[in-house]
Amino acid sequence: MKKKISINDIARELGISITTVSFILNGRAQEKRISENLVKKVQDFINEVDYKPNSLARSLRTGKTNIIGLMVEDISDPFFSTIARLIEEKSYQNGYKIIYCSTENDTAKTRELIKMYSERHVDGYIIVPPEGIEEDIKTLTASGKPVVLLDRYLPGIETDTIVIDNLESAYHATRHLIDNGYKNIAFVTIDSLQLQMQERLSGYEKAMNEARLPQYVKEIAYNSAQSVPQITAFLHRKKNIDAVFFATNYLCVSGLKAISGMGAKIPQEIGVVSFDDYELFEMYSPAITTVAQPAEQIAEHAINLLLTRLKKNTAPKKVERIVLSTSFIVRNSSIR
Amino acid sequence: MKKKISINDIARELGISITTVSFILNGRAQEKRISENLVKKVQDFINEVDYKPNSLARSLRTGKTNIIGLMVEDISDPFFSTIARLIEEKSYQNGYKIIYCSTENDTAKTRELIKMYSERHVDGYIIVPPEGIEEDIKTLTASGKPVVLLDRYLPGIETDTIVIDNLESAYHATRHLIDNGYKNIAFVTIDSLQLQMQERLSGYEKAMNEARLPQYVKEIAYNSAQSVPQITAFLHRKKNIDAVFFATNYLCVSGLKAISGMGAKIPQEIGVVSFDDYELFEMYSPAITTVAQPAEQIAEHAINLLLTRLKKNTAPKKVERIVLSTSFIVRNSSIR
DNA sequence: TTGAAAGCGCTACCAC
DNA sequence: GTGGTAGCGCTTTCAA
Repeated sequence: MKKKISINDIARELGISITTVSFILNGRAQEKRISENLVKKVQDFINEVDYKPNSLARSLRTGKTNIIGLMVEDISDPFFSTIARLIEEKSYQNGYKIIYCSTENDTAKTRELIKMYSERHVDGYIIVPPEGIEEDIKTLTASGKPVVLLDRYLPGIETDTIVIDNLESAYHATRHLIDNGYKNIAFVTIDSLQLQMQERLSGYEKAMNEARLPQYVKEIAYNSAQSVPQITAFLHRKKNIDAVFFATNYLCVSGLKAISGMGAKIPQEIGVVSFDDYELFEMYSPAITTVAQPAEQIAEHAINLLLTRLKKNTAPKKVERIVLSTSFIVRNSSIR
Repeated sequence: MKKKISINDIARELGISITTVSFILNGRAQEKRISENLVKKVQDFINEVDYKPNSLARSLRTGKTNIIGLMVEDISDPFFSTIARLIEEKSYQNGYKIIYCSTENDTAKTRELIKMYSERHVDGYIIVPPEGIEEDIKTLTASGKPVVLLDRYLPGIETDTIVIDNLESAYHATRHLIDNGYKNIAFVTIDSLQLQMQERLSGYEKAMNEARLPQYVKEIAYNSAQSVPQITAFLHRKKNIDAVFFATNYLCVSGLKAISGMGAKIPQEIGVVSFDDYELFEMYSPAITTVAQPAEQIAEHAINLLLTRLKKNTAPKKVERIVLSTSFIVRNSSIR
């Protein structure tokens, strides 16, 4: 149980004041015109004893923790974990640490987590917001902490947001199925009022309307253990469906289980396209056509936006809303 | 930018001393025989203004943060993310928060992360240790912080450890292939001195020796972008191989890509078994036989052990070494 | 029963 | 150029 060394010990040991040590520690030696000699002596000593300033004390004093709180829907989802990884890397380079967690799209849990982050005094937030969290986000921004929202646009919230072009992407994917000769195309989504899901639906509807094709929309409860049987039942009921467009990757995974359980052949008997790419989709037989989100760009924009706000704590001038495009990856599940 | 309320404000507002408030806050009202009246008054006020003690100040004073640092190999790996989820849940119930990160099996990165956690004053650690981290772990335990090691046994380190029975599990999996008529069974592993990998190899060797079958061991560099071509080349070179046992799930994923690229049929031309279960393996065609680790049990033991150490900071009496069994999930990839 | 005050380690203002 | 010191918000000892 070795005792931690403090700035006091250093000052005493070297026979100087803690003020001087503090200045040197914070790179203000030049500014304060401390002699090179002294600076070197202090630095050497610090290296020698491997002194690390106590971050708690520093944060208590400065009111800054250099920690960014990142909240995604599910950290084990490859899409979100990629984003987390990229954000983390960039943050480190700028002297910020990341602490992250999964909201599981649960409003109450998210509220808890925001409270916890706020108690831990994180300097800024990057959040993939679940439904119904608007007020909490407002409280946060009102308290002066910068917040960047990802993946979902929250109407009425004045804060930086990064989303993808959901309507256009869904329209494109649906068109692709239509162009490949599918006529009875279903859209399987979650029972959510989230705007991005609404937009994906609109994209589907737009394409189907334009082609004057019948629409089949099935909503599955989020996080339902019953999603496989629900999708199976749906496909059984609507026997004429010849293609399915899944609004999220986990819905598609359930859908593939359902389709496989029914013994239907992809893509001959049923075409499949999914939102969000995934290693599984690449390796599945047949490989699944997907709408891939630009994870790198999303992460890049998110952290840049937040760091900008963090640096200059000026008034948050103009709120940014960035809309990114997706890429459409055609594989075998949608071509016949 | 609303101002944070402090214990001072409360004391002043209520015309009492901060000591009293502090006692009530920490549930020591009874012990200190503070009148019920006063307690109620303070509590009501606290609720009313939604006061939260400043955790930084508290930690600075007490030297405890109520944070546990969790370091796994890769948080986006389903095995590790399951464990993380379970540990997190249990910690919360006991008043501890988790911060987690991925080591990517990189010793230098892990060292950095340990340093960072230590600077953040986490109270305890749960670590999946990469190779070469022994000294850092020793420093950690020497500093009096409890450490629980997962997944890998580190020789010479006196701290609680939770592992699975790698040798027995690998032996069992290899036997299964032999029993199903495979004769030229390869073992594909990573070029690591990690004990658990050595044990998996030993299990394979033991089974092959017993059956007097030839051994084919291929080591792939960890994190190699070249793993698919390497496995392809290996299988091309040893044309008589009729089954492969992969030592980790990501090696198996690369292996499946290689096998599929070669146009070999599983399980007729080549049998496949993998360590670590994975949704992809369940959905692959054919479904892949796997050795599944008991994630729940691992998480349960880890957090229990750590919490025990954390509660009673008595001398760490006897070090615990827990060895858990795996379950073997037979699917179509290994039966012909 | 309650309160005063020291001190956790650090930063930053002000003085010399 | 360098040092003294107040104070961030809290816990805890000791005194009343």
